[in-house]
Amino acid sequence: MEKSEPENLSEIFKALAHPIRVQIVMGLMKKHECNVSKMVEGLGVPQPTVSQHLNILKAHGVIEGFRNGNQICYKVTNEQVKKLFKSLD
Amino acid sequence: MEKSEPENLSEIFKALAHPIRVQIVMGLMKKHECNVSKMVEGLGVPQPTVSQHLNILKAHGVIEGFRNGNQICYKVTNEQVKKLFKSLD
DNA sequence: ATATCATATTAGTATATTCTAATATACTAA
DNA sequence: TTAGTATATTAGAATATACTAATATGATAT
Repeated sequence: MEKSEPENLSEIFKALAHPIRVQIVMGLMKKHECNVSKMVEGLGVPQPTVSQHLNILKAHGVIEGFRNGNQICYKVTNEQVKKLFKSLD
Repeated sequence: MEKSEPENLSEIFKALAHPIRVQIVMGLMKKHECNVSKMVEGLGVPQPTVSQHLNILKAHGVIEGFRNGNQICYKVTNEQVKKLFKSLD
């Protein structure tokens, strides 16, 4: 599983190729974790839209979600993505 | 022109969201510059396909091309993109 | 068991991307 | 000025992505 192969990198970039997903990841980098309702509130877009974008990020291995009772808490778990965003500060 | 706004970042990621474009940029990071024929040869894809991908990278401000007689030499000119790729080493 | 809150999924349409094939443009050399 | 090399552009079909609206699932509290 070569992490820096073009195929893998382009998949990561594809996962991040939408302003809402960038906002989600930037928010998670700053706050460490966040549940869906707060994201919906902060982003000002419909809940299904947020869920769909979370699903794309999850499917590409960028984030993971952990259920916490009623709600689900997401974190950035991909180290390459963390490096990418830190490099942009 | 806030460079780290979600809109701008997602545009950069969109520009990089294809394996051929990642290969082009990785190649340019390594060799500093390259003309189209060499890319076509190295990538093993048709010349118009390469030109189209170069055009997308150029349109997103990732690369610039400089004519050199018969041929056109491309370089990565976007500093954020350079940082991104260096962070992945 | 039912109602409620939090989140996910589905279906359908609109839009964007990608590839291939064909053609056009720009420069160089003879 | 003609031929050849290097690169760009266009058109069209196939595929992928994104949004909206509606509905479903899962957990909690009563």
